[in-house]
Amino acid sequence: MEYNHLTIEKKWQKYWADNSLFTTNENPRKKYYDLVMFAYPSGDIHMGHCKNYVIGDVIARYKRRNGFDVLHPFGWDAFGLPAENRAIEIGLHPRKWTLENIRISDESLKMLGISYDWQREIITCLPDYYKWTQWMFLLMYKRGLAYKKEAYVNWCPGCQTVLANEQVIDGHCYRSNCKSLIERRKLNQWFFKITDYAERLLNDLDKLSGWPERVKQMQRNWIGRSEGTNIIFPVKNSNIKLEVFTTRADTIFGVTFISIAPENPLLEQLIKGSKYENKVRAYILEASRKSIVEREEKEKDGVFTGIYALNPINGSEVPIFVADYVLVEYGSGVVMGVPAHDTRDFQFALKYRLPIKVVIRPESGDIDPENMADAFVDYGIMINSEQFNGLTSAEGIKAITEYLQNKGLGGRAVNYKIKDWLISRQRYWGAPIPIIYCDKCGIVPVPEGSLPVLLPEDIKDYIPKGKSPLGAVPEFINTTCPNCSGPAKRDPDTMDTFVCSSWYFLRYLDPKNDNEFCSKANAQKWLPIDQYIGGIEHATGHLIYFRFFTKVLYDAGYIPYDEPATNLFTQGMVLRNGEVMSKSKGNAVPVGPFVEKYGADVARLTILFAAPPERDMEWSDEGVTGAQRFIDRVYRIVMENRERVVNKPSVPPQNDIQKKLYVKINQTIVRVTDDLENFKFNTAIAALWELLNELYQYKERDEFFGYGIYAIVNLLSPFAPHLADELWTNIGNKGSLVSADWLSCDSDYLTEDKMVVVLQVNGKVRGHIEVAPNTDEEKIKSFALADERIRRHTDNKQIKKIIYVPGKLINVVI
RNA sequence: GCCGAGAUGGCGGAACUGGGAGACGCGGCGGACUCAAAAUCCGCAGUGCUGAAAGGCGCGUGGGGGUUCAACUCCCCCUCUCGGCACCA
Repeated sequence: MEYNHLTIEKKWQKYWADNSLFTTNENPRKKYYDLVMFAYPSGDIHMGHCKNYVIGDVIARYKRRNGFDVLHPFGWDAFGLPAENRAIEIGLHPRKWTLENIRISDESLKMLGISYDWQREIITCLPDYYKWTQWMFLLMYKRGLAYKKEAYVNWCPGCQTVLANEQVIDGHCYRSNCKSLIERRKLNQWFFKITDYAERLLNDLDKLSGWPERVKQMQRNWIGRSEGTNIIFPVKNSNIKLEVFTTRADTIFGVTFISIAPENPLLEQLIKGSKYENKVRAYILEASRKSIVEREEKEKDGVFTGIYALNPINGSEVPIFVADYVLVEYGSGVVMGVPAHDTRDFQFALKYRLPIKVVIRPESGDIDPENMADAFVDYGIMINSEQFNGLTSAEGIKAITEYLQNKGLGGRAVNYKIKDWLISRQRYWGAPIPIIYCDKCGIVPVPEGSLPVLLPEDIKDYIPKGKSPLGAVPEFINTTCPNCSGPAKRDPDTMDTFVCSSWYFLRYLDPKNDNEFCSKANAQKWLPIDQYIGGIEHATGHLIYFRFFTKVLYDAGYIPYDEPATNLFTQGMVLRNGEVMSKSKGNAVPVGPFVEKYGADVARLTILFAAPPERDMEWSDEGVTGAQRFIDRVYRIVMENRERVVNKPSVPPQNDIQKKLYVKINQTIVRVTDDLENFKFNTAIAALWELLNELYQYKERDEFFGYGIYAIVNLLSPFAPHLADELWTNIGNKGSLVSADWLSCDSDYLTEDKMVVVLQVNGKVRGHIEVAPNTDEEKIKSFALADERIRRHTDNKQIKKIIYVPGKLINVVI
């Protein structure tokens, strides 16, 4: 009896669609929002993409069967560089290319039998979606969270656009087929003020008990909160004051120089007319030409400004340097140099022969200032620090900070590594920034009623040249001021696609709403996301951004929760031949041909069984063989015995053989259920496989056998839904398992009547005995001591004690 | 440098809260069916020694120490792999 996946899978996909089984209940009683990260339409989808969707689908199908009203939507993150670059390569409009890919990919997902509510599909590059992306921008603007500033930004020469900090990895472009060395450019760009939310984004991580610790830790690192002290160093013979941030106020007596970032705006007035003005300007220019990576890799250097600052604690004069290892965007862009207690300052001091003054000694021992090989950076005891001598570092930090604060020369400060989110992109394929520049009125937001600002489709040249292509489209760029009706120009940039993806989960709740991004009623109904599933690579990008958006929308009163997702699951990647599956590497297994050859259920089982879902998995042909064999075996045994299936045994087991099978069935129900609750799909399938093997061994064709068949079919539906439904009707049921109640176990039969007790001597297994479940301890001990296998090791030895673990084992210690 | 995760047969992986290591699968070997092969079904299998066999004894979860009657699991040290952060003052 052959399982014909082609006709059977198509048949059930049609049945599910015709009967709207995945259509979301508009008025959920017991809601469950199951969300997989939406996708980039990057060409034909392959098995590497599918793991995410298969995991999400298992959950959706399992939850439906447990009485939940499941919202399980899908959509496309359709704007952005990859689509645009591909389109340029093959000379097709990005819109055409994108929509065509979406069409093909939708087909692939449908072939896999993923149970999406397709009526809620969203596509971010369509005006009815990006209208609301633009609305989000305006909301940020209204709330003072979108601002434009001239700043040093990351410029990707490959993509010919600026990038957000989150999109720079080790100084290179984050896009895997770009990876260009990032340059620094000073440009006037739009930012979202995510730093205003740094504290909440950090603190609220503690609320997210359903998120992996790893992701939370990565976000903590990324936000990078650092507590310390701000200290004001007045400049000698000037009224300029330099503020520095330090976490080591206890080392203030060891300051022997000050360094300023070359980009620091204070420099201009500081050096004007100074002795070394020209040298300093040359250094600044040189620094500006270097990439971030170059600046990091070279030896630390700088140039003396000829100016001195005064240490506020003791008035000592210290030289001011310009040095490009100081980051303008962190702290105040000025640091105090303490060579004795900071590795970088130490190197710098050696190079420029600056004094090294030891002010902290180890708790035990001393430091010889003459023979220091490197800085002493640990906490210790303050020395050479006047009235503060003898304090520990921790005490000293507190004392110095208080001292400075009382004198108005500084105070406590907190700094974050996270930077404001640069969202302008000099590219065509994105949502236009809804801002108008008027000579008279300045920056004017597009009125909400005029949204969307349509992205012109008819554009001759969208190839990036470092300037926004939209700037060269007169019909787009020229407009009138909404305020004064005078001539004005639109912002030529588009938004980072991560803006589009920061709020998409809300649009699914109300995808056709023309008046709001989502009605308050629907937000109330469905939020928060009960289970979010996606790749770990989004830990410090999307997963921070969408939390940020959620908080802003919450603050503005649009949604009732300030965290978007209760539970997060990060799935591992699919590898093939040791490398991430991808079309460009040539190791991709495309969905369409695979499903035609083997079937969707084989694909699903292969993915689910190979490894725990959170771990990377190697796609192997052997895994496919196993999945295929499993399906054939199930199909065969069910079809051959379909007349004998019962949905419940009519009598209790009559003998040990029946009881053994019945217990196994009940145990399997429990195991599969527990495993589904805990994302352990590989062991859930293993449990089903064990039961299947047991049924193959079972010789009688009684009710218990029939019930075993029933159980396998029933429990299989989240994993292999087509096969399960096909067999479900073949064993005499109507319709589909999609919304049938999940199978529950008979808890009276979860264990057998006898228990096996392991016999150990000194912790080594020497045998087992079978006893009745309620045998008391003394009896078991006497059985054990009488056992030949034990006696062999205990004869002529002294027994020290006997340990009995109830129902488990007995250990004789000699 | 800091933070995090991990290392188990030939391979993917299992093992509750410290209690029989290696479930389940793949591959392998043997058998049945077949003229034969494939498919299927049944069986074997961590490894060394020993035994005709049943079995017995030892060794075994990256390495070394420790706690314990008992350690893949807990503690200390080390090696390696992967991931994140990193000139952050």
